[in-house]
Amino acid sequence: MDGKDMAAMLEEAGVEPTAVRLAVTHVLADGERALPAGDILRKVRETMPVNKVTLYRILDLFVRQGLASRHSSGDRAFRYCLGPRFSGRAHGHAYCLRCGRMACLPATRDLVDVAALGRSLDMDVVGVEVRIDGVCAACRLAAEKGGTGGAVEDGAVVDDAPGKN
Amino acid sequence: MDGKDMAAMLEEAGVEPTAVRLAVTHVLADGERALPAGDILRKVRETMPVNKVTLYRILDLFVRQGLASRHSSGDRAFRYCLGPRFSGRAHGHAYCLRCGRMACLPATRDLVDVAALGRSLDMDVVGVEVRIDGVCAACRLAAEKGGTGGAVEDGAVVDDAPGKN
DNA sequence: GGCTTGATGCAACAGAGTTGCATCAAGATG
DNA sequence: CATCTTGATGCAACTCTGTTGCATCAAGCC
Repeated sequence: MDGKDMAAMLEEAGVEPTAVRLAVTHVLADGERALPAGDILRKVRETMPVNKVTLYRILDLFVRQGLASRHSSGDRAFRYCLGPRFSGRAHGHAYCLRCGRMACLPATRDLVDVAALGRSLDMDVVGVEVRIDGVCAACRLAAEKGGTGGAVEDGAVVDDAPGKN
Repeated sequence: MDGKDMAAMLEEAGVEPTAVRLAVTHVLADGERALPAGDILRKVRETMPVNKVTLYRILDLFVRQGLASRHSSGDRAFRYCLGPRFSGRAHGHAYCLRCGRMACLPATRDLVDVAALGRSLDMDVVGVEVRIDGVCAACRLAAEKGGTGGAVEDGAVVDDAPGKN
């Protein structure tokens, strides 16, 4: 999907395709991982200055409009990835307890019988969150080679003012 | 399960059965819901004064020892319920987006094919988190009767010092 | 020009959970 | 008994993620 498609996609979702929003969309579309706001912020800032509040507002907007989906992990930060409007179907995630990376899995439907759930619960089901917790291959290898820290490599805290945003 | 059983259970798990820990266990065993630390704190304090740090430490300990399990929800607070050591099997949860209540469901095994997951992912699977998000029956009824707030009734912020803890 | 509207920035705040250090009680040891 | 250690708890201050309120700024409209 190129930039033009993305802009069209945003407009179709009723979202004005500003520069920052397009940059966020690019970051989200970049990998098959769900990213925490901090990572997204850092990546967008490689392109342009952005304020963290702006990012949070964009992410909220995207989630509301179905452009992104928000997922909880074992730690305290939500992860965001492209939502139903792009990916077509809801999907689960694999969360690595060591490095915190969260990979997107095939559609949830393969894992959970949502229809049966809706029937069995006295509840209006809006969504299903499926997360596999464990240790990813990279972290397992790192641990076997004697390291103790897992395969983390990102780091750096999400704070304000990377210059003047 | 009475108090004596609980004390024995804690000791068996290698946890000294202090008064506070027993109180926490009672609260967790009380319903078939997963509770946020704030609710647990409030309930324990109906019995005895406790500091929130103590509670968090007890919850961490319980999770490490398999006495409790920790689950993420749509909001930012983790929920805790009795863990594998008590309930025997991992289970999913139904989370109400309006009132924030999180009901425990039957065992996860009924919903997700964990074995297949372990095979298909290049990952050491430690656990599976399944959460159904939606609107519970109580909140649906409350909304139909014209209310807008859902069926919340708890409230009050989790802060320190309810007197001298 | 003057007005509104939506996107963004900035500062200050809020909630959940953590860390470091003090304290206190129960045993173990001399 | 005096002392020492150990584990559980309390308190204050902190971290991190995310929010809120208000200012600003550009684009479009009258």
